[in-house]
Amino acid sequence: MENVTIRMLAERLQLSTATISKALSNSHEISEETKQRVLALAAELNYVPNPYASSLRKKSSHTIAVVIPEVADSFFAEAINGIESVAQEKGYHVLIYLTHESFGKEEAILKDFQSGRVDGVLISVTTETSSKAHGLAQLVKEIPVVFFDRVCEEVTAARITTDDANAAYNATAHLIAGGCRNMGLLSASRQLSISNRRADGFRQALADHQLPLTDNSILYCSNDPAATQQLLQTALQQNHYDGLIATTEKLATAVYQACEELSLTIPGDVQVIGFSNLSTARFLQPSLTTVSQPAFDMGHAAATVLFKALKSSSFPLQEQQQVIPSSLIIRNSTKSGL
Amino acid sequence: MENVTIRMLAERLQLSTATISKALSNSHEISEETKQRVLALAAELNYVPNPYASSLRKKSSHTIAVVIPEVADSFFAEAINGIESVAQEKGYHVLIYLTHESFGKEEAILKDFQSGRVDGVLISVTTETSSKAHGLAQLVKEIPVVFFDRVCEEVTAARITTDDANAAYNATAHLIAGGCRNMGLLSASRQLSISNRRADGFRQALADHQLPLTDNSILYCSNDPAATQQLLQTALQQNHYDGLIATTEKLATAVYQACEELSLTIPGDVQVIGFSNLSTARFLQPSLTTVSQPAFDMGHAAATVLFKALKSSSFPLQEQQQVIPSSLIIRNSTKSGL
DNA sequence: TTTATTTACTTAACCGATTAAGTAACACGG
DNA sequence: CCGTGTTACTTAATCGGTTAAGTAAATAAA
Repeated sequence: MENVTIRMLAERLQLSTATISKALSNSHEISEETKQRVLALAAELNYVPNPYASSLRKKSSHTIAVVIPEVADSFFAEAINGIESVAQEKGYHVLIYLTHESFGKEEAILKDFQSGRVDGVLISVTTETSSKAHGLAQLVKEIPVVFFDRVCEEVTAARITTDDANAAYNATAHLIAGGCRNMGLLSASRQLSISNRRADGFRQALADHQLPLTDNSILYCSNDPAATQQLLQTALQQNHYDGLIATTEKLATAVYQACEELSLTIPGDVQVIGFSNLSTARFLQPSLTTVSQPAFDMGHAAATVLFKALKSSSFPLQEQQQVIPSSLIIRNSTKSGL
Repeated sequence: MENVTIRMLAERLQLSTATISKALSNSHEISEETKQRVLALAAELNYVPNPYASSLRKKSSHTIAVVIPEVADSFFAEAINGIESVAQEKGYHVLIYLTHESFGKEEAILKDFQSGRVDGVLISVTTETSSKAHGLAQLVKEIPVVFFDRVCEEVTAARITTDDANAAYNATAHLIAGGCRNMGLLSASRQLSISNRRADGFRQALADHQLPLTDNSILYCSNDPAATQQLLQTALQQNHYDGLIATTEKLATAVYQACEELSLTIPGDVQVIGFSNLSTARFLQPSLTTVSQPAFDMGHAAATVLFKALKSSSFPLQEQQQVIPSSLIIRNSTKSGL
C-alpha cells in the first residue's frame, strides 16, 4: 500500500491538490460540502500529511530541540517532562540531544540547527561551555532559544533559572546554624554560571558569618565519577570538613559513597546538603537535606516562553528572564540549629 | 543573512545545483578539483543542508522515535542514554514522545509516524496497551519497530527484553530463603507482558516452594500515586505481608513510604525487593535489594538492532529477540537466608 | 441592466535537495 | 579515422504539500 498523498485524494475526488490542501486546513475558500467530502476520504484512506513536504514549503517544522548534558539526572528528567507536556499540548515534536558535558558535541549539535531543522531550542549548557560559545551566539540570532537552568551569561537570550545564589546562601546558612565551621562546596565547573552563582552565595554566607574562605572551600570536581570519588575522599581526609554542599545530584551521591568508604557518619562527622530532585532523597540513609529545584516548572516555563515566541514573532523573547525559586528541604543529613 | 542553499553555492561557482549536490556527497562523477572548490565555499558560507528537502526527496529522515511511558524513571532515562549514544554515533536524530501510560496518546503518536516522519521506532508500550493495539500492528508493517522492555506480545516485531520471569522467580526465592511465607507482588498492569511475566515467575516460585497463591498475592496498582499509596497501606494492614516485590521503581519508593507511614520496619516487619535502576538504591534506608535491569544496554541493543534494519532492508528485524539478563543485587531491605 | 463583489474553485510556481537521463569533450583501441 | 568509453558536467523531473495569482459562475450593488 502506497503512502496516501494529497494528490491521490485530489484524483479520487476530481479536485485539484490546492483544494484538498485548503480543505484540510479548513480554509474559508472551500465550501462546507467539499470540506466534508475531503475529510471523509482522508479519514477513510488514513491520510497522514507528509511533515517534510510541509516543513520545506512553510519553513517551519513544528519541532523543537532540547539540548541537555544528560538525561539520567532527576532534574533534567523532570525538566523534559515539563517541556514535553507543553510541546504535546501544542502539537509540537521534541528532538532530544545529549551533550554529555562536551562543548564540542554541543557546538556540533547547534550548528546543525542552522539548517532549519527546528523552530526553537531549549538548552542547558555543558560545564565546558564558556564565553567562546560562538555557535550559541550565532544560533540566538537565527531562531528562538531559551536557556533553562544552565545559562550562558555571555549570550543574550531568554533565561529560566532558579535563584542559585540564594539557594546556596540558605544552604550554607543552614549548615552554619547546625554548627558547621569548616565547609566545602562541591562544584561541577569553573565556567558554568549556575556553579559560579552557587559559589557566590556560599562565599557571601561565609562572609556574613565571619567564616574564612580558603583554597579548600570550593572543590572543583570533574565529570568523571572515579576521579571525583578520588578527589572527594582525599579532600575529606585532608581537610576534615564538617559540612559539604554538593551542587549536583551526582555529587550528592558521590559524597554518600565517599563517606561510606571512609566510615564517616552523616551528619555526625559531616553534614551534607545536595542540590537534587531525587524523589528518594527522603528515604536515603540518612535522609538527604536538599536544595530542591523546580525542575518540572522550569521546563514547563521554558517551553511556554518558547512557544509564545514561536506564535508571535513580536514577542520580546530575549527579555524573558524568569527566576523560579528553589526550596531548602531539611532532612536528617544536617543538624537543625539548636 | 539568508539561509545558504545549494543554489547559492551553484551560482557563485557557476555550476549547476546537481554538481554541488554530487560534490557534497562525494560522488565519483565530480572532479577532485571541483569537490574542493565546493567544499571550500560551503565551509566559508557555513552551508548546512536543509534536512527537510533532503528527507522529502530521499524519503528517509535520518530520525528515529523513542516512545516511552515516562522519562523520570531511571530505567527509561538510562535506556534513552543507551539509545542516544548509538543514534549520535550514527548521525541520527532522536524524537522523544511520552505516553504517560495513556494508550490513547500512544495510538495518536504512532499514527503520526505513518507520515514518514521517522525511519524507525523504539517503543516501550503503556500499561494500557493490549491486544487491540491496532496502531502498533499497522506500524510494524510500515517501518522498522523495536520493542524494548515492555513489548506487545500480540504484535510480531523485534524485541529487546530482560528475563522478567526469571528475575521475579529469583527475587521471590530470595525472599523465601530469607524467611518470607506471605509475600505480595506489586504489579503495574494486568495487560503488560512484563508484568505478567514477572507474575509468572512469582507464582512459579511460590509453587516450587509449596506456598499458596491467594487473591492477595498479587496487587494491581494504578498509575495514580495517591491511589497506589492508599491501596498499599490498606493491603499492608490487612494482609500482614512479610515480603513485597515492587515491580516498578515508583512502586518501590511507594512501599518505603507506606512502611514509614505505618511504622513498619524494613526488613524486620516486611522485606522489600524493588525492580529498579536507582543509583541511590544502595544509600536508601535501608539499602534496597533490587532487581537491576540492564537499562543502558537494552537501549543500546534496541537502537543497534534498529540501525541494522535501517542500513539493510534484508535484515530480518522481526526475528530479533534479545533477552538481556537482570541481576538481583542483595542489600539490606531483605534478610539473607541464614 | 451593468458592474462589482463574493464564492469556490484551478493553475502553476515554489520550498531545496536528489537523481535519472542527457551531452559535450576528450581519450583510446583497432 | 571511426566507434566506444570515460570524464565531468547540465537539464529537468521529482519528492508532497502550500500559496499567490488567476478564473468562471453566482450574487449583490448601482
